[in-house]
Amino acid sequence: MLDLKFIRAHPDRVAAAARAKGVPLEPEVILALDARRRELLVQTETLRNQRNVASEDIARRKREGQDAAAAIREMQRVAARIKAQEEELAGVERRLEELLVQVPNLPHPEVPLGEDESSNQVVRHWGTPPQFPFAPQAHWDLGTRLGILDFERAGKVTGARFTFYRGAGALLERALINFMVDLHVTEHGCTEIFPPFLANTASLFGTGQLPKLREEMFRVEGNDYFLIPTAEVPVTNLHRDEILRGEDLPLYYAAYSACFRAEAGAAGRDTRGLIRQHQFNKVELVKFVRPENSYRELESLVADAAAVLERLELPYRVVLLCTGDLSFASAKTYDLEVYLPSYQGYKEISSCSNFEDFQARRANIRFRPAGGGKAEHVHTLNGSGLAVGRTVAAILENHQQADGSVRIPAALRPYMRGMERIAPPC
RNA sequence: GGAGGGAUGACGGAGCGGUUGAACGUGCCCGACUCGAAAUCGGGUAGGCGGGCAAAAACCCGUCUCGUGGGUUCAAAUCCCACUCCCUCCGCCA
Repeated sequence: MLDLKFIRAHPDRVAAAARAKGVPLEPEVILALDARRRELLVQTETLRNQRNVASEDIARRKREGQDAAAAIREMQRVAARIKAQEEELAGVERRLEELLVQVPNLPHPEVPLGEDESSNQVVRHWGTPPQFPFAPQAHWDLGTRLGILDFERAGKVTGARFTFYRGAGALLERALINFMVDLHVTEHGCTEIFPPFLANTASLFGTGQLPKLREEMFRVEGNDYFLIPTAEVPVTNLHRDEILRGEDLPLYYAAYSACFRAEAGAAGRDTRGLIRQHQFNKVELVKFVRPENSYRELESLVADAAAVLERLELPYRVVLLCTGDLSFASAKTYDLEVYLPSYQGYKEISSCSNFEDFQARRANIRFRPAGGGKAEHVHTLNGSGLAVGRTVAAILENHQQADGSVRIPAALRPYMRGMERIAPPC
């Protein structure tokens, strides 16, 4: 959420930013409602003041044993007017709030202007895509032949876009989760969090999934719970409505969670394999930082996520998203894209964003500077470190061998009971 | 699921219709004492919104906020209703 005062002062910039993100927006409507609200507010407050002054007078008279009946009768009329004013004001505020929460965050000035991913900028590459002296298999074929992924039975038991992991496949998934969390905790200074996998509407509103992405989520019937689409939601909301101590910043968290996405509107995209599932595992990094450090923190967040790919010997590239590809809440986002032979190209495996104070304002997360002073909104960042299912796909495809086996990268072996390869059944 | 108790500022904790935006304590900040620190003493210390106000800050004024939402009343932290969350006991349960 943007500061209403900022919108008031720079409606043109807000409109331009929204346009760049592809969000239709009429700041004039917001400004008109805002003006009306202030007008009503002044009237209402004047009446309230009249009431408060009179109440004190009534209290004094009663204390002194004087008659207050006339004043009370007068105030009954004022009270009725206040009530009517307050109702009108509440209506205007409701409409204003409704529009305000739909205003997207402003892109950072360095973000390239563009409508879609074709305007994204490749920032750097790491590693080289493997050259196979044989016809490489896609991970869905490879995994099925190895007996470690079972898409068919998952379709029977649950439905499309679900998977059973089996044997070494299940172990690989679990090993990756532990490897990633350990790396972030022991080398990147994160505190490990294991969050709830359901969150309420206030939390989803705080991180910006609501109101816009309601259709993207699974809702639990009969209560106020949604399955989380990412651990970003519970972990960022950990500090909702809190004032943090300035000396405690920055806070770094690493959280494993399952993630659930309805993938409405993605019909026909990535229908095979692990790439686009309704349920997938992810290790998420979340940072709460001082505003002046947030862009430096974004760079180190990208480095932390990239470290996982490097240890797993997976070639990747870093992409700076253009305005049109930037999410609603983000000011600047780098995607990490891993090379996938089956796509003959790079596929997103991590998304690292700086939200500046956009989420902090929605979720009311502030800090008090050391030495006292006014509480300020923190800046929040998060990034995948990494999406686990896509990492499994990348390992299977990039480390596959001519005989149909898959080499386990050395860094992962301690988490796989020393296993060096996953071999096909005899 | 049944019975009861509770939710107040950064934190602990009073208040239970009318100078209570809120005693007291802790923490934090400023000052005094000290070579310096501790201890002690003095003072200060909520947030949102709006107006003065013109770009920001400071300041002044008003208003709202004592879990959330409604109600009663001239007036609500205080009374009533609903909801949420927490705690204790019983039952059930991984």
